[in-house]
Amino acid sequence: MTETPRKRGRPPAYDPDKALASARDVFWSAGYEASSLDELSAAMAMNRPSVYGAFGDKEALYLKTLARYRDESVHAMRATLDPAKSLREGLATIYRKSIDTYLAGGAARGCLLIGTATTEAVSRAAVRDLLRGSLQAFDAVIEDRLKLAGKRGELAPKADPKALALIASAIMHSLAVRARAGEPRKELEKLARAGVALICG
Amino acid sequence: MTETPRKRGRPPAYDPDKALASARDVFWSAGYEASSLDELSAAMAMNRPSVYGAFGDKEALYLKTLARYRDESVHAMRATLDPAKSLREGLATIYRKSIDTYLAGGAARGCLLIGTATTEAVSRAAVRDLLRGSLQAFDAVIEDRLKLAGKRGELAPKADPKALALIASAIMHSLAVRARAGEPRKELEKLARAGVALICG
DNA sequence: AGACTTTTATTCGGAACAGTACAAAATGAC
DNA sequence: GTCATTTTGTACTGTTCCGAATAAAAGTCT
Repeated sequence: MTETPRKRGRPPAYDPDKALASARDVFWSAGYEASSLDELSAAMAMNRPSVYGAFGDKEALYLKTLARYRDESVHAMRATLDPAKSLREGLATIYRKSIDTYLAGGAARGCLLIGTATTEAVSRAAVRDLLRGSLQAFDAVIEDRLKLAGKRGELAPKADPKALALIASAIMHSLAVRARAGEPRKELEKLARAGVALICG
Repeated sequence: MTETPRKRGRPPAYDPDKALASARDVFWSAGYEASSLDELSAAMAMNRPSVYGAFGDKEALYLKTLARYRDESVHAMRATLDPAKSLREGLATIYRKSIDTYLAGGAARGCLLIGTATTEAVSRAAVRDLLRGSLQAFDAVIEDRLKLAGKRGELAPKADPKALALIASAIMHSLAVRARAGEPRKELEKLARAGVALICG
């Protein structure tokens, strides 16, 4: 690897990755508007000026947390939909993992993007574009796997993989909304089962 | 009707229904946190103290707009799913009307509940309960119609009406999220068509 | 050792915010 | 006409907010 070039001035006292993860958690619970920079900087173990220096203003910080969340989620989803496993197993696992994430911790937070970025999407074009792009990225991962399933005969002969991919995504969106609305795990699992059954025939 | 009892003091200068509708529009675009009482009272054509007197504090006002939106939406949905029309027609009309509402005006606002209340649901129990109750109310309307469809033979023989109702609701949720994310009408219509086709066989 | 560079920590300023107090205005009751 | 009652409109209070300005601290480079 490249040996450490060891920068010039005083070394940062914070871990950028951990700081971003902490900021993400604050946004995830409270949403964008209700998250103050005081709360954020406290959670990130950074002073306010350091936050500005490292991530920019509040909206830039929010966008960075959203982008990282999107990247990690897309990556995890693609890995879970591994073509080596059956579509039924992959889809069921995706839904199970999502429910676990959406209900993690004390308060059910749902999905960071659907649960918080949706509100800001109307007034903030940058958030709207990132949100739309993220939804499309998730759609693409699912559609790829369903097209493969179509070729392999994992779907009903008359089924349209692209249409089924939209349904599969819709179920994810509904899980995210319902989790944040406080629906119990049992209800979410019912929806997930109904989705897997319908899509995998 | 009851003749006007004409109350004692100075008559109010505002129309409570119109004021609530105006408040709803402000919340719908900006969300709860970003809507200031200055903006709200200006849109409602009321002074701030009058708003407090008539509707209580900001959260009470928000809850009132949500409750009215829920009631109107549930009523409209039930009327559209008229058993005199076919399930296919009713469902397609629901989705079409929803898309129209979600894209109305210049900026695509999606659904008031899913687009704004979802964010507040984690930190505000009253909002969370109202949101969950609203989702269940929508579910119930759809489930009633699908159960009827099952008895009438409008569904595939092996189909589970309750499971299909969850899918039909999920498609509504996805439409709401995608509209607010800025997806074009064509994409939303694709999802709606896929849903109707899948549910009505 | 001393100059330079970058981050940290404290502090400040100006704006916006939610909610309230109080007097003026507009009505009904008598 | 006068009093009681309710709403209106203005002004105020204390807090919170975002962002920046400033100086001390902790390193590297020459």
